[in-house]
Amino acid sequence: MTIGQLARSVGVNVETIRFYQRRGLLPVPGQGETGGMRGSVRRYDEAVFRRLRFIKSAQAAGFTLAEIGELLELDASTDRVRARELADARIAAIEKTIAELDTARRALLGLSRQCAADDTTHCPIISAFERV
Amino acid sequence: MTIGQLARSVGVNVETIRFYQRRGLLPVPGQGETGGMRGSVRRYDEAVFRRLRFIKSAQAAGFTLAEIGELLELDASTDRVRARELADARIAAIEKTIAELDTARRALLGLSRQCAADDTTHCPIISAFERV
DNA sequence: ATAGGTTGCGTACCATAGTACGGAGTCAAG
DNA sequence: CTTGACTCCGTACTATGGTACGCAACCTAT
Repeated sequence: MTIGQLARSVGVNVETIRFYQRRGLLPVPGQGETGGMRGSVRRYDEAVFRRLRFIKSAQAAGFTLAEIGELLELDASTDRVRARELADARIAAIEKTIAELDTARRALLGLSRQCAADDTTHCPIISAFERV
Repeated sequence: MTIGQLARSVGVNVETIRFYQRRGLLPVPGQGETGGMRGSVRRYDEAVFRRLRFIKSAQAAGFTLAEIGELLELDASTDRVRARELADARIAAIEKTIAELDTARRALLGLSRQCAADDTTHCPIISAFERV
């Protein structure tokens, strides 16, 4: 398929694919080996499609492009330890973020309820941040 | 206090204060009214200190600087409805983010466990993203 | 009075993850 | 065989939230 078809099939922008190519996350067909091109238009196969979906799902799990780059470099058969390290680090980071967000959520919820319940006093939301 | 003392007291960089001033989030002492300066060095009072802490705590609750700017513009006595709207929108956004993160966390946790438990197969972490 | 540590100010730069644009070339259909 | 859509490529720009840098002026302690 062409770059446009690949982009549509995964639901990303053509420019995003080119961006990933520049970042070294996706191969550029016809660089080095022969084939991968028809005339001067590059053709993308299943492998690139899967790699692009890999990137998108890893990204959905919160990995940065740099981390995804490292995951992609890993040899699936030998670098399991490192893959697990990356996954575990990600899990820890996610848990930390969730805890922080939950604290903020509780605080805001309390303020919003207070604000709704009693409009005789100074707005608790505005004053809360002022005196924390 | 001077800008450096203010920065240290809140735990931010001097440059960050200047950045907030440029963004209109913090006042620049001695702009317009008289006073607020000693010689040509600007002096910061309690009000600025509290405003800066407001920014930092609202930020910790996930508000963007643009939203914080709006909160700061609100008149505490009359704009309670808008303040509550902002807070409620933030709560909803936080809940959505938490749900997404939790999904990712569960998925990664399962993969990591699988990877640790069985090293005879292809690394589940690497292959997971490949076939999602 | 002079050295060293701020300030003030403007401008430039950083990371992250893309998006947009312009021009030339190419491909498929009518 | 021309038209219109798509591709290639490089460069530039976007948003977000800051950091860094350099120079002049200033302020404080010795």
